[in-house]
Amino acid sequence: MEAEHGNKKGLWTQEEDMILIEYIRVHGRGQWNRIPKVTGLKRCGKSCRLRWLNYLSPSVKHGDFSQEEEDLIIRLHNLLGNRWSLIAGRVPGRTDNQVKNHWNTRLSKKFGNKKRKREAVSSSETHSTHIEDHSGRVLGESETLSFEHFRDGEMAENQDPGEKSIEEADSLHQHCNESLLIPTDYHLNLFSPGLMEFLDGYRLDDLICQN
DNA sequence: AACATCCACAACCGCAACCTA
DNA sequence: TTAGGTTGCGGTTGTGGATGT
Repeated sequence: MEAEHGNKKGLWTQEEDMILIEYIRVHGRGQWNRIPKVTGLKRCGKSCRLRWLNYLSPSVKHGDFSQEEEDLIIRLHNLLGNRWSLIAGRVPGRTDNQVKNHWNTRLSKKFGNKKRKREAVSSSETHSTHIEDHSGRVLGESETLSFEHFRDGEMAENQDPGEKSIEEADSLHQHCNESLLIPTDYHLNLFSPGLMEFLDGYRLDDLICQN
């Protein structure tokens, strides 16, 4: 299997892995496009980066997912949707690719029968006030607007992310609890990308609250 | 034993954001 | 300001092993 520019594709061999590991040991991460030039590897920089981040990096945990990890992923997916990098960032040692694969092959069969593509989240950009919950109840305007101030731009312009008020933290905390206790799709519609960034500023313990 | 099908995972692709000269 | 290069993300596809017939 060979790409148009002479780059090899498909599974990596042990020899290729060793070359990549040695390169990173000497030069460190980054400058991925230099790797094929410097080492002679017949792989594009992008492929090298992926191979390192998803498999070769010592920080990557291999093997089966534990029950704790699965629970965490399920909760985070209820909260964040298909934001795999954000989810993986909260699961020590696991990469976004691992989390995504695990969800798609195993967990989605148990918990995620509905498709949660990017549109599902981006559709929240429209400030619809007619969002139904899982029982078909239409939420009132006050309910859907409770997180308006977290939306893109507004928070970033007016507030240092490091200076989140206690009221906001409490409100967020309560909302996250509700989302995790009632894992339904409509909660996803309340999370804008701006809120995702906002959430990223919190410790995991602040977001994930056991029942 | 041979073939077909399924499943899990690794890797690729396209796109967008970010960086820098 | 902008164009080109780099990096990161999420969806999708390909591969190989496991399992079923």
